[in-house]
Amino acid sequence: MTSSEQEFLNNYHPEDYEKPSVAVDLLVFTIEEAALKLVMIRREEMPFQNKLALPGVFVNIRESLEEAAYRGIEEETGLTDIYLEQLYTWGDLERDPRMRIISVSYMALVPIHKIHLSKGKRTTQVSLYPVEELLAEETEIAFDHKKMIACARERIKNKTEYTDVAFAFLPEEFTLPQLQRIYEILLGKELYKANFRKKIKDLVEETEHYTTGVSHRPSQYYRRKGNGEEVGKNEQMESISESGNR
Amino acid sequence: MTSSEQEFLNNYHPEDYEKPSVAVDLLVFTIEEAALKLVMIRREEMPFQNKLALPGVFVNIRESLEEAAYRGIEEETGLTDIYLEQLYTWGDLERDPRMRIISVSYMALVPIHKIHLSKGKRTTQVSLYPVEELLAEETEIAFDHKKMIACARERIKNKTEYTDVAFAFLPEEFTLPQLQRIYEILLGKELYKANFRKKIKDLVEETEHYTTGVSHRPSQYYRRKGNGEEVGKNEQMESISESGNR
DNA sequence: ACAATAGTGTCTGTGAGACAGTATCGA
DNA sequence: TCGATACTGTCTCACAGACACTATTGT
Repeated sequence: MTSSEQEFLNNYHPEDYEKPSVAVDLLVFTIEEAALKLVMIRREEMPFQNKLALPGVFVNIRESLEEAAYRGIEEETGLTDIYLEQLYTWGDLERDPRMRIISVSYMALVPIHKIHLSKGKRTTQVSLYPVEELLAEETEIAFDHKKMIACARERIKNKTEYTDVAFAFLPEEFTLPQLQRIYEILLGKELYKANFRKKIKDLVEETEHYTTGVSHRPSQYYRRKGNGEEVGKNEQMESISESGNR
Repeated sequence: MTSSEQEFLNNYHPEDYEKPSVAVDLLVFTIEEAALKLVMIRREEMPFQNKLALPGVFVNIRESLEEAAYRGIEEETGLTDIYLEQLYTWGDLERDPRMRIISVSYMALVPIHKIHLSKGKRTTQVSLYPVEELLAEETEIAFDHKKMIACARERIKNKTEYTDVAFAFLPEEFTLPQLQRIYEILLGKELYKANFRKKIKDLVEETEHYTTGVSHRPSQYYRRKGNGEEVGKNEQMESISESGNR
């Protein structure tokens, strides 16, 4: 802050100035039926009435951005304890026709078995939609949320290549074919079994369990190898360095 | 936004609620004397009096975040037309002891020959400091700005590995030893000449010029090969996907 | 036996890393 | 000629990609 801002601040009374509102918009991703899906709500009011939009909440003066994001996700979906990551902050003037809102987008990655949309406190229509559909040319999405979705989709793809994010979509124990399917969906391309296994072999460890009742060779269950930190807890500013489109 | 937020919004009058203030904090990087340096100001007021801080401005209700960032950078340093990228948004409650401020950090990468700190409109003490020093354990920095610096430093390192950001620190024409030096400073390690050249050969094209007056073999000047878009213009949400710590 | 999926062995090409060698200037 | 830096050729090793092969279940 410059010294003139400093002076400004010393005589500063919030009431005197018009401030933008600050919100968080939430991108809760999961994988269901071999598709990457997103929690969306159907808007009931103008503007963008009946259009799909991302869930979001305003940031309370007494909560951090991350707290607001967790609160919003719990209110909409009942989820707690999940992988959460800040993505980008959207501040264009015309993002919302009613008023100036600056919105910080957060992305959550959740295994489908943890999602019970009915558990949210809200009565709004909340459901899962395939990201592919949401991004389609002809699909209309409220506000600048389509851009947010495109942005998050890209980010997931990139992070899949150099981190463990894929595990966030699976339960504790999983088979390698399951894991590979997750990677394929996130990357949008098929992988070779043998090569895939070589690549991730250090990230997982065997269990004693096998799939049963399948009419072919059963598959062994694995779990993540305890390489220190878990996927599922936010790490500060993690989005940053990293990240970047290639 | 949920329908209940929708209702909320319909009865919403800004005066009724306390909103956080929104600012942008600016990380203007350059390379000088074989060191990565940052434009910092010396605070003249409490809190953090006499401590170093990042330059920053409040976001006006009628300007976008990016516009605010460009405005701030021009006011402090006189720079215009530069590489700019959003990094992260900091929203903890206690970031500023005086009031709730949410701050969006932006990073600019500038060749040293373009920087003339005197050209800023502000009278504040503005100068360049080596990032190494700023990040040192014993250096005190105002607010949470040290975290911002650490974060940006990491991001630059990562982006250097898979993008062209290094070019942002150089003039139009440059020699390959110069370019290599930039990479070495950004990555924090020495590189092998031959390997480096193999890696970047597709990114550059020769010019006719050579260095002169050096008491050893002269070095040929190169320029960036016109691979479409330039480094120096912001690309939307570029920070996101990619990015990420490894 | 066969369909179906799980899981493994191995060849090949590419590219990073390491190092040794040659080139061209001023003094 | 020498010191200094620019620039190039090439070996090695690790790893991604591609493909062929073996293994184990239910019917």
